[in-house]
Amino acid sequence: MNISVASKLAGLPVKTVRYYADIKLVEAASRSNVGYRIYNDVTVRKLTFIRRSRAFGFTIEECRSLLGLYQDQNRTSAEVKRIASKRLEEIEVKQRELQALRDELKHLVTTCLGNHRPDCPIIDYLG
Amino acid sequence: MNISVASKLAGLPVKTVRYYADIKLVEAASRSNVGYRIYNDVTVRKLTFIRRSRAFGFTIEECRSLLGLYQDQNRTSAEVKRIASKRLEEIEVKQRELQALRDELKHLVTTCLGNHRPDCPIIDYLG
DNA sequence: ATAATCTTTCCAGTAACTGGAAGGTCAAGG
DNA sequence: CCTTGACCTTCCAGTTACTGGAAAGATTAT
Repeated sequence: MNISVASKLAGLPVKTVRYYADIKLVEAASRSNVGYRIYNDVTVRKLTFIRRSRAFGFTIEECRSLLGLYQDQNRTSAEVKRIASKRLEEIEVKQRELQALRDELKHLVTTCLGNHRPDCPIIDYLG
Repeated sequence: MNISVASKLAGLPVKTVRYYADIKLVEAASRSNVGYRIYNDVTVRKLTFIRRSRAFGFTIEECRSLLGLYQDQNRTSAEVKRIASKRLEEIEVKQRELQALRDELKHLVTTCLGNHRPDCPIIDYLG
């Protein structure tokens, strides 16, 4: 199957699939005699795996590691858990940051009258 | 005052202050006769304003608009509130996304035994 | 045959910096 | 007066993960 079919099956843009091939994350199974990338169900599964991993916010390099583990029969779940826990911690840190930010901004926005006059607690806070 | 003093007062790296000058966000008050950027308290206040705005996650272009309003005696608080509300909404969207992500990942990480065996619910989920 | 829709590679741009190189300037110490 | 070290300048490149577009070849449908 050529790249457009594979990209639809994996749920990724063609450009992205080509990009993943360029960075040697998921390479095409082979090339046709005129140079078209040819994918099969194995490579499509890898692409899908990457799409789902990316949706969790894993970086490309983390995806590379996870894909390696995915294909490694000798992997340990401890190694997978380590990577996922790291990501979980990052998410939780980001959540705390966002919560503090939201509370502060929400307060300012609520306090701002939003009228035609220049007086503004948001500007006062920033300046 | 030269760039290193100004950057310390504003709480920004020298590189960043120079970058802000390059993109015409906050330009130096003047240049010395040999070409050194010279800042004064007005420009330092602008830099500080930008630092605080960036800390709220406003983009550079939003910061540019906010700075314009900051300096505009004829601004309306409605315009400021509009920009801040937009950012607030973005933050809340991101929070909801992160919450869903965290719950799912947390569940997987909790379920994963994290031992020496290859069986892993995280990999199963992604693959 | 021809038009539309593929495919390829390569180059450039995004956001907001950050690092580093090459070279000029300045203040202090010997 | 000279040197040393800490400044300053500009310019170029790299970061992340793509995305858009151009030029050119291949395939498919009519």
